[in-house]
Amino acid sequence: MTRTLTRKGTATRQRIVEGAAAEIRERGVIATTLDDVRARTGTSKSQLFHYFPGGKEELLLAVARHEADRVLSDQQPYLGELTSWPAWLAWRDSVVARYLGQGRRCPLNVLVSQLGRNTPGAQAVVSELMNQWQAEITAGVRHMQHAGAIDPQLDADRAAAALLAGIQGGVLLMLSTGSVSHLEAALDVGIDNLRARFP
Amino acid sequence: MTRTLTRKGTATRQRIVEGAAAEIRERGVIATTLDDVRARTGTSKSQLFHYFPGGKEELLLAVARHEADRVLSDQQPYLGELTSWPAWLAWRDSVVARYLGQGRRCPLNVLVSQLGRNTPGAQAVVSELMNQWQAEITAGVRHMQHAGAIDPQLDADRAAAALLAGIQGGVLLMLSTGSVSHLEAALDVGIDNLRARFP
DNA sequence: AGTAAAATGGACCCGCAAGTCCAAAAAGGG
DNA sequence: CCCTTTTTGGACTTGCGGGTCCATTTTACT
Repeated sequence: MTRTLTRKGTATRQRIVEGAAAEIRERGVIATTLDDVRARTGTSKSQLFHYFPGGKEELLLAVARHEADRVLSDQQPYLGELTSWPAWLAWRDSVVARYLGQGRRCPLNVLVSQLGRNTPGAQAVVSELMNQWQAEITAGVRHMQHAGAIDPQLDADRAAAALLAGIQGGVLLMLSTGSVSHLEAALDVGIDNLRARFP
Repeated sequence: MTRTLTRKGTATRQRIVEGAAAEIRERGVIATTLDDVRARTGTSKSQLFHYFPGGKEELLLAVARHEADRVLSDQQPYLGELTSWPAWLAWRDSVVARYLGQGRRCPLNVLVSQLGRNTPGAQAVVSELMNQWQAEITAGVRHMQHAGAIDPQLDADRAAAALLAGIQGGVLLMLSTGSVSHLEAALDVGIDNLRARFP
């Protein structure tokens, strides 16, 4: 299990994942073949299977993990500091900006629906991401509750779940419509309603 | 363009679409081949291409349309009659029940991400569906406003957009987590907040 | 330096599934 | 009842892309 990778090896592996991620962003999962990845990253077929013995499946999973990491890190430091209403708005803007910049491609969504949601690996990646995401929002809500800015009666976790769902749906709708208006509506209405809930 | 179909022809075409839809629900888009459809529907290869000259792409699009139709009709009559709070809750329940019953497969989501969101056909199907869906929710909000149950100041369309986003996200999360809790949270929080917004 | 392990190149295989083709059987229409 | 159009059957082609293999080079370690 502990396959040893040399420095060069890890670099190559990294290059493959990043190249595959880029390729997938540009052309979609379905259109991306191992040969495309090979060409782009200047590697050979045997290298792909050397670093990803599970073949395409394993590579896609690695790319999914890579993309999932970016989702949260792109929202920092705002997501980790939801301690005032201006901070919430700054976070809101960073989310909108992120997806606006990303355009019509949500690599993660496509990757996961390609891998099949049933595969335990893909599921784990998404669940992990969503759990962390929701936990950070919940922490923000709790903080505001302690600060007396939100009704302490409110179920923070449920509110966070609803907000997260709104964000996800907003992104999904953006993928089809090309507009971030639903995402903005979900964030704005969600945050507005939190603000309205003070004692 | 106006290829004439006899009665038998339209029946066969219909059978193909429905068989393909069923196959896709059971096994997913990627795993479904034209040969599977052919076998299931008791047709021949030439028939598939006779009725769908554009090949698989055209067939998938027809299936997507078919599924999109069901999404809204499954919510009726509730969605069309959001005229009282009990009616809203009945609708909420019907949505949850629909997706709970559907399980981890969202044929439409997968179909669309398979077809590629860029293809104008797929995009049109989804946009059309979402527009109608949102319009019906908006109508419900407006009705409640006229009835004095919701603050007339509220932007009905924006509220509907946010609620729709929450639903979409809830469904998306269900596909990964297997649980409808996010969908329920989105609906409950969304509706609660509408109720809280009275004069 | 020498050896074992890891990294690389690239030719090759192979199965699958989309799509083609032609010929035969039903439908329709006057 | 005949001629045209539609419908059907199913064999065949084809290309693509994932995966295998082995020979060669490079790296790491003592």
